[in-house]
Amino acid sequence: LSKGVSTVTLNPLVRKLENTFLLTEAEHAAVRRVPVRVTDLKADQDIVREGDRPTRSCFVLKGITYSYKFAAAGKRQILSFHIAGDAPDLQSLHLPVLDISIGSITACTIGFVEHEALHALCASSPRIAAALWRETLIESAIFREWMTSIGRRLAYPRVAHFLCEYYQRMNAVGLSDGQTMSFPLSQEEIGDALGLSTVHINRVLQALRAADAISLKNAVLKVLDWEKLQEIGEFDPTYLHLAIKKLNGVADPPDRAAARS
Amino acid sequence: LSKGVSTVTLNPLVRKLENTFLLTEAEHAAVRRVPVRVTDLKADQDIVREGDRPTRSCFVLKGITYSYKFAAAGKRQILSFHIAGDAPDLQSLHLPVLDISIGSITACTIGFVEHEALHALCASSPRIAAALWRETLIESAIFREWMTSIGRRLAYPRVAHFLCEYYQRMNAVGLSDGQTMSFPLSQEEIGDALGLSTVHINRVLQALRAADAISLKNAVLKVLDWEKLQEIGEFDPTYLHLAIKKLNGVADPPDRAAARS
DNA sequence: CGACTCTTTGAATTTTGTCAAACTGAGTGG
DNA sequence: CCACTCAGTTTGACAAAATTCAAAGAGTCG
Repeated sequence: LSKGVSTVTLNPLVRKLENTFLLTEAEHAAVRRVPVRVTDLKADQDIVREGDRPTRSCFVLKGITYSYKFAAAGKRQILSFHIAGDAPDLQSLHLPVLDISIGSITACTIGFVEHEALHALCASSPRIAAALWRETLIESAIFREWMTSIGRRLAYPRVAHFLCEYYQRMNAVGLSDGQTMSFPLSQEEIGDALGLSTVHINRVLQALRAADAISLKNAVLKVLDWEKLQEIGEFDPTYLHLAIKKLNGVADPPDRAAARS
Repeated sequence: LSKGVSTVTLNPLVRKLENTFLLTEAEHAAVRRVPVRVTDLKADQDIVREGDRPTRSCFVLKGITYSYKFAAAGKRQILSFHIAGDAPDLQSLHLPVLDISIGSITACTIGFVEHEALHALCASSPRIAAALWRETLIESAIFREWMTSIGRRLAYPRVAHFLCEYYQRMNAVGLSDGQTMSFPLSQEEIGDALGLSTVHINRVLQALRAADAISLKNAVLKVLDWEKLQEIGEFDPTYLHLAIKKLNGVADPPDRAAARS
């Protein structure tokens, strides 16, 4: 575990916040002034645990983390995966007791920021406060879509839908070349995220490969037929609330144009 | 549809916000100053729909509403039920396009507040802003628990868990006498919320009645054996982030005590 | 009463899970 | 460099959970 304090490490987060509107110079400066403790983690390590009362929040700078809970009988439900720019436990800023555990899937670089500093940042800039609030609301929208998937989609569209979401999110932060991307999740982890058994995930993935929709090998996912994958997965990306710009080159949303003038 | 503008109608919301900390006189005044358009709705009516771009948020003052989405094949997933004090679409304050529809289960009284007024309220009082943010975070925590239920619990504990949550939430806002409460949800609605078929809900409810855990008839739910129901439902209320005081008469949480002195 | 929605019941079917074992590929230590 | 380990993937056979379909009963409201 190497640790250090840096002032320019929240760049992935800043880039993400600016999906909504450009930050002013002053706001940039305020974010840069926030003390961040950067930590490298190995794969498969817990960062925080259910029941903890953290005094800081973490930001994923590199790698993939996930949040999870256990139901009785030791069955694990994975609630989300986090990639660069995500803030897996921002909630702890306002909810003292954590209701989830967070761990690393891959080796990760995590930035820790004290709640105190985040509260001060929010007080100093209502727009940053709104942007952070907004991030938690998008996470919430993703939960809703997962609930719909787990509750009302059969295994085949369910897995396809998940892969669509993964692809879109990786794309949005520049971690995909438009077709190929790192996919370090085991079939057990996919199953625990989608409420399915490992064996069934295996069979469904084979079906998706047989349909020439994807290839997935050695932790590398290729989206071979994006149209088909979306169709199988009944996928409509509205719920991700991504900046339109990133997806199809359409003009800036109003907020962004306003921030410029 | 009767409509009107009132200044003291957000009381159920205020009572709920004060679960965390007492509002100051000035904050009370600020909330009282917010223009609220009060509307009565019949049962089974949509309030807003997926894809809408609302300019106001709604607050449930009386009755029960629910939010939902459709998966392909016309299958509906219910994502949450809202009771007095809940704000079903606060998210629209920061996410322009709604990713859910919201409708009434029973006849309802709804208070509508323009986003503009809410933004102003948040700007005027960071504590109120935090309290509203917190409400959306609690909703998020409930989503997580539902995901766990739908993904990893069998039907029997799943339904029991849901009833536990319902009981706790009704209790927390004084809509239960500790055992009996209104329960106007149809078995189809329960099924759509828990990712189960109506027929299966029916059979599970019979099992819960046979276990003498509950009685449920004519839209009245009685919790006959709370200990047993919790056990069957693998229920741990932490995720609801309720004020302790409401649950077992323990001393005030620190925030509340602090706000007094 | 009659229309309607909601609940209940039974039987057959589908989807998914469980168990157990074989296979694969990437390290690891002798 | 080669067995060896170990985690992850794949396969097959069987079992369990839940769905679907169809129809009958109950309760409610005009």
